[in-house]
Amino acid sequence: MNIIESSAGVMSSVTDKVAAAITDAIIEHRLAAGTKLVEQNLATMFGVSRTIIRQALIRLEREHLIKLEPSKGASVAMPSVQETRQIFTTRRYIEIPMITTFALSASKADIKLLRTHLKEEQQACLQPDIRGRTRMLADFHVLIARIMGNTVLVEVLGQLVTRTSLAAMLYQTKLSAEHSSNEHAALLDAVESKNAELAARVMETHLNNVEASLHLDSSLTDMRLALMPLGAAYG
Amino acid sequence: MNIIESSAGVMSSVTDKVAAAITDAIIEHRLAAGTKLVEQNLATMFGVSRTIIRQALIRLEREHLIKLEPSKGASVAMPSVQETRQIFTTRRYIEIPMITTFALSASKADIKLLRTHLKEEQQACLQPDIRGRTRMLADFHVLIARIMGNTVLVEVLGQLVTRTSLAAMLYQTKLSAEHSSNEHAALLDAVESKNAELAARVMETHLNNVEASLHLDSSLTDMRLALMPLGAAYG
DNA sequence: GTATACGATTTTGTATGCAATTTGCCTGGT
DNA sequence: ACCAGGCAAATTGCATACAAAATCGTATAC
Repeated sequence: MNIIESSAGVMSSVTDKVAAAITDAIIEHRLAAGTKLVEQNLATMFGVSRTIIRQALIRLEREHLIKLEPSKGASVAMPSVQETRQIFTTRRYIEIPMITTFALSASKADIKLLRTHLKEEQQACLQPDIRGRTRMLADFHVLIARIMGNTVLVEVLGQLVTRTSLAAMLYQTKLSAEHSSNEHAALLDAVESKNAELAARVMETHLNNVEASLHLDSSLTDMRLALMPLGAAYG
Repeated sequence: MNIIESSAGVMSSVTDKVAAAITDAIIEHRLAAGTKLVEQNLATMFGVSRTIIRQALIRLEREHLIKLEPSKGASVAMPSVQETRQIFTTRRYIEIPMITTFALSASKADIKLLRTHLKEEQQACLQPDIRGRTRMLADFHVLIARIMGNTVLVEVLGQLVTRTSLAAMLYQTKLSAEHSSNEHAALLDAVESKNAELAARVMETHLNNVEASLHLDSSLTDMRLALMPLGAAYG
């Protein structure tokens, strides 16, 4: 079950399904960043008219999953280095106060939910399915917002997490999923012991580590992106 | 110039203009919350086809400016009491760390920009144009994010501020714009003196005050909303 | 007098068609 | 071999047309 992109808006069912399908494909990295999305192609693939596709694309553009250039069409978004940094900065702004509040208010049941997720997450880390574990790791953050019962926060953070996942597709060389999951565990321990200060520090470190695991510094990376806008891998 | 809804996405010009026009109408409270938006009406008004209107409505729905119910159509959003509280909670999460960081990094030029805005804001507070001053007060918050150069933050905060403005339309009985502007001044003073701690406290107090100026507690308000879903004023 | 069922009208959902723009290719010249 | 220009195919932008659903008014039964 996707906990990330279950957005608020209930739309006309068909457009909704198409948007969800494309969203999944992007999040699960089946569509590489930069991939051109031609309306007629999608229309025939999904067996619907271009009208539907067009509406779906507008939605995805608002969620920063695709770029929509006038008269040029749609392509899977490629967050720049700068944008990626800004995403992390914003996530730190949001998630540190969030976890601080949560540490002070979390009930036993809340902890239990997160422990359950964490267990699945660690299971996923042992399996070869990269998509699955990436998704689990991302969901952990959104799940906290969800447990806190703040729908607005869930949406805002959900989008940032999704965009992080897109950035990861572009810039991540290797991230130890296991390491990330261990940090989640440490975070949960801090929350359980109601140590808000510690939880905040762990969260900050965690986000810093994830950001550091991306190669955002080397101009070589920028170069690579400039030369391979379609996400092709030549070697 | 609107600094709020200048979103990232550059779209096909016509849809873009229509969306902007409707956005303005909602933000400036010319369209009451709950107002039904019939596609054909809008289409004839703007002299475009329903296709364009439909695309614009999808965009506005993603920005939480309107509600889009399948087979029922669009209506101007009416944030619930709960949602409004969540918006403020999320804004506190974001804006307190934001102002803390800003207080430590703001240059003289940054302060100057904000002082200029503040002056206009206070001017606007003396004039009878409610829309103008509401907008100025809202823009102040987004302007800080903009000055910090974080586009992602600008978008996220911009949406929350816009939604706050919608909530204000529903729940605000009276807010002293002057008082709000004075708090902005105090905030700016704290930033200028590089007192991050103080700036954070002032920001928190400010957001609390704005939230308190809305009548979110009385179940009577809920009742009123339930009975007057079209925002009609009977007396 | 109230409630219910039915038909007409309005409104939304989707597909299709045409104009305008862009893209890619091919040719001709230097 | 390389570049410019122009034609053709592909693609997007927009409007219109038709189908499905909801809404409203009215008439009818109780």
